[in-house]
Amino acid sequence: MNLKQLSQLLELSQTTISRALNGYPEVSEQTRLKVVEAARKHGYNPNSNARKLATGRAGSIGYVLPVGKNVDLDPHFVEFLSGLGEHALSREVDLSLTPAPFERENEAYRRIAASRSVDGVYLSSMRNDEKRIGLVRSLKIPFLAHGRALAPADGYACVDIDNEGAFHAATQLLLQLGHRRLAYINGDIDFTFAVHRLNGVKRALEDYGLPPESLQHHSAAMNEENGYRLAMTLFRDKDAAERPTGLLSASMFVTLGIVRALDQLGLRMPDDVSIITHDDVFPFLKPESFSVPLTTTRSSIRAAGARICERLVDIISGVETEPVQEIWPVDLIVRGTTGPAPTERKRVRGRAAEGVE
Amino acid sequence: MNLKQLSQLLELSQTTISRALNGYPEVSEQTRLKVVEAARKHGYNPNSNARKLATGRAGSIGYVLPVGKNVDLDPHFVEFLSGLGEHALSREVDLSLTPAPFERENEAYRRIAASRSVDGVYLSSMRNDEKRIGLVRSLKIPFLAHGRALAPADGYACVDIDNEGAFHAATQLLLQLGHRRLAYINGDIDFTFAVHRLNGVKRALEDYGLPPESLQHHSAAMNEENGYRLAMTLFRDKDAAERPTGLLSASMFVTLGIVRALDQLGLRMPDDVSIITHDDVFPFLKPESFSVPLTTTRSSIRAAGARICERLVDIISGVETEPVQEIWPVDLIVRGTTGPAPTERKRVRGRAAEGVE
DNA sequence: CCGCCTTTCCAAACCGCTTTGAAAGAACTG
DNA sequence: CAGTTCTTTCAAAGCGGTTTGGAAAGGCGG
Repeated sequence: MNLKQLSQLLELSQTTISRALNGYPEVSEQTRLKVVEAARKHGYNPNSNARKLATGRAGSIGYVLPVGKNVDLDPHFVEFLSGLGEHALSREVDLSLTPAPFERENEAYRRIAASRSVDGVYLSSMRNDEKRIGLVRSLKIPFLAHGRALAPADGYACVDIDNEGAFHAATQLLLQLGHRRLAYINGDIDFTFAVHRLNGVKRALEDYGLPPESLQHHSAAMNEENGYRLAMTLFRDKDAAERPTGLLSASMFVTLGIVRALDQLGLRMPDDVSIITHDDVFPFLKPESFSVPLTTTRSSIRAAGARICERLVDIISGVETEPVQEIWPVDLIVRGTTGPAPTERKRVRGRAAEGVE
Repeated sequence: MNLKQLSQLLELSQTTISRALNGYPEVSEQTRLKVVEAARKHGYNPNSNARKLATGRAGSIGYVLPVGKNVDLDPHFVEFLSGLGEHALSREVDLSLTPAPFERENEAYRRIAASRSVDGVYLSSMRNDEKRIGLVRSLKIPFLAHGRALAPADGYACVDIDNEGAFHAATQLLLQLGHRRLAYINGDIDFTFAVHRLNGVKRALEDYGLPPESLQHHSAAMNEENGYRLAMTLFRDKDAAERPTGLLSASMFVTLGIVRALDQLGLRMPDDVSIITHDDVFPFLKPESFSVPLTTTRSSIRAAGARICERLVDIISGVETEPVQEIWPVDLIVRGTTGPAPTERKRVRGRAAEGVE
């Protein structure tokens, strides 16, 4: 059933039907009712491709999905997607995923732009050497970034969390609790969020007048394995006087590994080590779901997804004109994995005190 | 740059250009080269909406994404998607996600069908009261199911793993190791995979002539919390003679919770409890990433995603005509969490032997 | 040189919708 | 009652491709 058939059936022009269904005012309430009723009854739905062609609007937002043998979509993405989808629903837009290997990303964006298959795109997992912003801008695709590039915000729209602030606060807490030897198991430092977080940690150390050596920093993909491996290198065969007492973790998956390592080494939280983890709020793995409930910096990645969809739709429809940089504050939630640093006495017993202080 | 402009530029008709670019034979190799070159140079890409309208093909496969306040996309989905995307790339198809609340799913499929926005859909998370198969079939949308409905396969195409066989083998292993009191923390029993798995477990018990009471069965969404909670009800305040010694787990997330509970209760794997977990192969959480490496039934959900994309494309293009039901075998991989059942002596010490045997 | 067959290209129809510009009729104005 | 304005409807022109049914040009045998 298409428009033409329906129009013949009702003995009305296609114009009138189209207008009646799309809520234009130039049609009497009486005919509108008749049309709507008939459309429902005969199961008429406009062909989306024809409509897209005619209006120039695609009614969907796009994302270039990085794929490849060694690119893993991580669980963060699905949470994000979940939020995005939730909002997309209310605005009646679809999501279009264009798979592309990382090295041919540009090509994918070009194709998207040229083929006009989506109205706008969102960019995520911003990298330090981010080139996508310039690209999509030159392609004139409306876009919204999840996260920020490193360079000072030169007027593109984004939603990000205050990664620096979050890790500054977390580090500050550890320092206030007396910890002086810290470690941070960070995510892949190629991504800006990891850089921002590291900056926050460093700034807190500076605030306290501590030298850079008081921090051991490791950067790797955020998963259990790396958490375990790096925690092992940090704590194994180290005595109490030299190993870190305060530990920051970039993700709960990393912390799963950290906890396993600490268990194995017989180290306890928070007596031997205090830990603060960033929590993106997964429904399937919660900070309370650990042997000791995790102290976390918390920010729902799902909420970010919903918000990004909302704003992207606004940007596309022209409601949002000025590119705003929206930075969300992050909560610091103290649970069980943080406590006062082990006392000096304990430490001295292990080896002559040589810690920085 | 559109077709018309390009045709004027080259002083050729739109027909010729279109044919040259789409590889039709009725155009000389010489002109084809000229056209292709010019198209590349001027960055011409056919407008995808116009092409879709003209050909009737959408060039994308669809999925109705369940969303809503209490519907969580789980990490299984993203792994699946990752595999799908990987293959979609090689076939140059996009993925279109249509968000819809569970209770209005039907409407979403109808809209997809009427608007012809995708060439086919895949269905996943098959439920016991599955009505989508009938629906999409009546809507004449080509489809492929990930998983099976309960009813005997009445000729629809699907890819599934041998859930029953997997859990039959797992249960059998536990029984061979001498375990006689078993428990299974299953996924939501509304889904067919959970039913199939339970069937496998029961069949193994029957093979051994054990009564149904030898199995404690719990069903809940597969996450850490439920794993912890249900393990607690299974093991807390139970003495060695009554608690289960063999445990089956539906997912590694559940097992995270189980392990936490066991740790807390001072029970050890495999000395006090043997565990077999189903592993969907997540890159971010591996069976080796547990204090004791998990014995698992393994099947890559990502590989299933790739295969489903492959077959769905074939179905759409008419290469695959007969609906085949493709059932993958599942590996049983023995690692550290399985061992002989605790000896009778130990158990008797706790309480008068009343176990079924 | 002519008719016939290929090869190569084209004009025009078509996909199914939106939107413009105009027209018919009703309602109002003076 | 003629003139003006509003309301309601329509025919036709897009949107940007693909595809059909020829037609012109070139090659060939007779």
